[in-house]
Amino acid sequence: MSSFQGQMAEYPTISIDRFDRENLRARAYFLSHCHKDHMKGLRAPTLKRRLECSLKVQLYCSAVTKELLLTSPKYRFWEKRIVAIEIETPTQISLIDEASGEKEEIVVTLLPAGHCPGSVMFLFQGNNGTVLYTGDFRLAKGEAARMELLHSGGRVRDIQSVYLDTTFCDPRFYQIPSREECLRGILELVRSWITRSPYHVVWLNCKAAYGYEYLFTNLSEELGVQVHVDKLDMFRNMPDILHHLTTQRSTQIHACRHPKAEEYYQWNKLPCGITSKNKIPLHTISIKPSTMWFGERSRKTNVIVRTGESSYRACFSFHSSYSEMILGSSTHCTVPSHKDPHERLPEVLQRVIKDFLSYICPVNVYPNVIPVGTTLDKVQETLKPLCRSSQNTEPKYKPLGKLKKSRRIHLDSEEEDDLFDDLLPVPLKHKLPYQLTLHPELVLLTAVPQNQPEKLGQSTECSEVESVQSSLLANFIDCEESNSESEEESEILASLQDPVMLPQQKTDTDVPQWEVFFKRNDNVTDEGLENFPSSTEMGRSQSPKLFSDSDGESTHISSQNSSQSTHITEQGSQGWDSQADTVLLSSEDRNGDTAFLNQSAHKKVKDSIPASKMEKDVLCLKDTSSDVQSRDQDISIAPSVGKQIPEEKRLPNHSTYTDSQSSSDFEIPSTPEAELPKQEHLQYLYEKLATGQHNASFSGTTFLQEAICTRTTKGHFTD
DNA sequence: GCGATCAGTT
DNA sequence: CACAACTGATCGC
Repeated sequence: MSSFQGQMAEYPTISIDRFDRENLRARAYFLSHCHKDHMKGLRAPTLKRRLECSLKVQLYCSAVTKELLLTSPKYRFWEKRIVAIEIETPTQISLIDEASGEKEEIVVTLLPAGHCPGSVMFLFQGNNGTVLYTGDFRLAKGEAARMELLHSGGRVRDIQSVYLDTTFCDPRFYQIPSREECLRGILELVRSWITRSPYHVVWLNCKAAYGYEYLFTNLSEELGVQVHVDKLDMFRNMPDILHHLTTQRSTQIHACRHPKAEEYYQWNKLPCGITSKNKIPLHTISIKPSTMWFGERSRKTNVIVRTGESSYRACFSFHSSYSEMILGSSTHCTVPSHKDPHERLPEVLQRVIKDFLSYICPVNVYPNVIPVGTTLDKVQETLKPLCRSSQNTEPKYKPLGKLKKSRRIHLDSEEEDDLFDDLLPVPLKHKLPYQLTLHPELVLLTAVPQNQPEKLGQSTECSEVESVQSSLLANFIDCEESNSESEEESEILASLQDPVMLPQQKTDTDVPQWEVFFKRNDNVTDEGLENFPSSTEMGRSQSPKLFSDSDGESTHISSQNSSQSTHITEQGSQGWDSQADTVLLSSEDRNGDTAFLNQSAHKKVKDSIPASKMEKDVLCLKDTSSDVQSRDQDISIAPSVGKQIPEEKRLPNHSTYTDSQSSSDFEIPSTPEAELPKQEHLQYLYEKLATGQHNASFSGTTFLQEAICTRTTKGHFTD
């Protein structure tokens, strides 16, 4: 549980993810995502009262979070006070003390956190330096390092402090299978079951929390079967999620809940109450998504475990694992749970931590979670030597590492490699990503202690399963760790005693796995999934369409290609374009003494964006001396409250960039007032936020963020 | 009655 | 391990 109390040392007048106690005096609020433990006090009468007495106080979050929040009547009173901020778009906010009139400017940038729909991390820039609040996050390896807005001038930003979600920041949680691996495991298990007959159904025993949506949408997309849920109105404006959900109980995949669900299940009853269809009893299995991790030594790579006659646990995590945190990010620090990590951590990890912190070189690190058995002081004491204070000098120049594949920055390639490869305790690259030939049967399991009551009417199916499984188990490929790719590729899981089944497919490449995960037509998906024999062994057709009930809703799900996007109804949209108008660029470092930090603030325009379009959409404002003097500010925008900030492009000495654009001045309109999210907008946002993906190929705002202005400009206040 | 807190459960 | 919620008991306003 997060111990973060809501305020950051550098900017104590704003509150993040906490809304009680001291936070009641905040000038502005920020919500990283819609999970209850980050919303403490948000609906309390005290805060509501304060809101009523204030003219300025607002809550800033992503558009998706706003939408989800406002779906609940309990938070409706926030309606006029929530400002949705575009992700990856530096936005200036004026923090005004209503009593004294005192004002402070701050620039905030939302970065996708990959934790649940709408989840973001906050990067703040202002007079007291740049700080990063991660909230809860789940980023794939290399994701954060690829976030351009965390960098400036080709290197990581000068970050004063990092407020970090350290949930799984412990070597014991060294490995958590990737999202793709987990999804694939669940998918095949579900597929193997529901294709047996229309009466075979699956219950996904999920917690009541946002974060499972990508699982639902992918299952639905792949299997052509909508997922039954209790409520879906919160997604009313996110069609790409909505279309994969249903409130009709006749579907074969259920994620409905009930306080007595476990008890129901013992009696072959689903949480929604049904036990049969057309008078024919259902055959049910339950799958409980839960965090399973794999220590450095034990590399059990399967992601599905059978826990009972018809019960399974599937690996699923909302949070980043230790290795993801260290390896995947250039901005996350780690807090080992051991007293002295230098003593207890494997040598390689020490190096990882050290390199990591050296790379970021923040002045401070504040773990939001303090592992038991230690204290904040102790942890910080341990980390301190790795932070800036003890480093000799200024941050050393470091290349960005591997950027999005679509845009390569020409830097010393060797350095790039060093940056990450050296950090890998175990080579994780290319572990036979496509060689695995998965079969639905593989999804099966191992014998499990029969201590679970057998469910009525299921004995037959169960034995079928087991027999199938044993015959196919030999096909498992265990992607165990190995220091050599080739070794790994040939490993076969041969032991029946392993309680796991699905091979954990290694997909740890340095490239974002967006396509692999979300596109239906990509190679991996096709090769891995389409080959499923299925029918023969099962003696049944596995057509996804087997389910064509009368309600006509179950079958054809629009194959909205890439995924999680959230289409929205047309109406009410000022649309994407208007939003796109609000972007800015990099600013010049006006601060002499910090000049070294920003010598090369520089953005590129996306190749795909025609210059004409860019010019049309991106405008720079005039600069009129801003009070903001952050050391390495780059960009900014004005939200409803804000104004734009100047940005200046500097073309540094690094002529390493190949495609720097021209430096013309633009005028940037202010950011539109907060309104209900628009369809296109949410689609775009959801796609990024739900998955942590941040380099989607949408042309939306991305290119704007990269536009460059050559001279500083200044925004107009809108309030 | 509602909210906050805590312990226990899942 | 710890997640994110929920339930129920207790206490205070």
